[in-house]
Amino acid sequence: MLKDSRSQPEDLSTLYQEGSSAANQKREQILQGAMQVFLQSGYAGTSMDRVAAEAGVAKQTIYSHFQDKEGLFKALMEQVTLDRFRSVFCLEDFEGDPAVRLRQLAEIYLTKVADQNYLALTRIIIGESERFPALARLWTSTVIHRGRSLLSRYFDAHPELGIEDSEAMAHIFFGSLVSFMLTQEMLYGKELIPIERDRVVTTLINLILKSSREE
Amino acid sequence: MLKDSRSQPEDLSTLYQEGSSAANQKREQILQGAMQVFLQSGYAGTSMDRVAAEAGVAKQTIYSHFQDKEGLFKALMEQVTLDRFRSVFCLEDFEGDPAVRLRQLAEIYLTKVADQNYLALTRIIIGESERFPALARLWTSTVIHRGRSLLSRYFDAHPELGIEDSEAMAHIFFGSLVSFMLTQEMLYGKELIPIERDRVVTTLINLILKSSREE
DNA sequence: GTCTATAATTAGATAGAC
DNA sequence: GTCTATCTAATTATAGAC
Repeated sequence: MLKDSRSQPEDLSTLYQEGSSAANQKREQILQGAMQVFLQSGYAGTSMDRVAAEAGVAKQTIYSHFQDKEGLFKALMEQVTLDRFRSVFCLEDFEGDPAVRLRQLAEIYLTKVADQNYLALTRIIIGESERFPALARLWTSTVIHRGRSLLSRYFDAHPELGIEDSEAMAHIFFGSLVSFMLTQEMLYGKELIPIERDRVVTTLINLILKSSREE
Repeated sequence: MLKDSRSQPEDLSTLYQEGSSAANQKREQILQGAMQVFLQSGYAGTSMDRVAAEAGVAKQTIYSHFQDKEGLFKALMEQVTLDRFRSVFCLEDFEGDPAVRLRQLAEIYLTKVADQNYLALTRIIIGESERFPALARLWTSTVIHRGRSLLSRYFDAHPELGIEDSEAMAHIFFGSLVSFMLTQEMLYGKELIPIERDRVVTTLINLILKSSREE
């Protein structure tokens, strides 16, 4: 997935194995420790010594599984991103009355992303998007793109909503939710500009429903 | 503004002076160099050596103007944030026909934030929001809060739009624009999920106008 | 205040025993 | 593969001359 000639090409294979061998168990142990440190301190702010300590392995053990700090970071972030992607879109049965389902979708999303681990992942993807563009591209291609496509197809399946540009509308719907998470949860809006999420969700859904009744 | 007992309390005063004295000129020179490096490499990824080289001063000169790396970073980010705040909201004459003005506002905003310097600033505010919460709070209190208030008051001044919750609507309006910038410009959506900004802006404005005609 | 030179620490990465 | 011990370079910060 991520272009990195220096990393082992079989990086991804381990994602689909339950760390059965002893070597893979160490590998998972390293990734677990690396996640704690990288997500909390960022790429440059993380030292291999701290990763080794957090993972409970010797530093050299890390270097026998990953080429270098950059290789470890990329492998970790790729795994975490794909995990997140799979966990967010397990809701395949996206059907039913828009007034109910759209609100439900918004509630589920906003509840899910309020989690500190998710916030840390989002923070680092954005923060490192310049130095690690491949990670940002993976995030955009999976998490963002799939989310929008799902919603866009739902809009297309409900012509009674009278939506002319379903892709643009999906952009607006998710965009409003993303920026709510961003400002309220990540940038301390919750304490500085408090606003109940229900007001935003209700306004957003009414906007779509009322606009459809006008057709 | 930012609580930092170790920084010189007169930090902010220099923001309103044109570096007249020789000392202040050096100080501005340092901040200019620091901006290049910090915005490009992040806090942990920046070394004082590189800042000194970029600013064209000796490293010790930096330490005679700022207490340490953290103090320099905070002073720089505070200045840049407040500068950005002032430059974005010079549009005090926000009046006129909604169909025209709202589109104009969106166009101006999206054009402005596509700039690489603005993107870098946004990236670092988000990326460092955990380690430097005071910076994120300053950003939220100024840039985000003022932008929303301005739009919210505009909505209130136009009851013909039939907006019940103007604050929530301002959240949605700006949120859609912010997330457009975020995904398209910063997270490589432009090349991965291309969508013309006009489609989003038009859909957003039609949403508001059509919903009002339904009243 | 500003510079050159340097201290003290920590970083990423490796050698070699087992 | 995994560990302990170590190398080399880079880092933050400071001393001391001018």
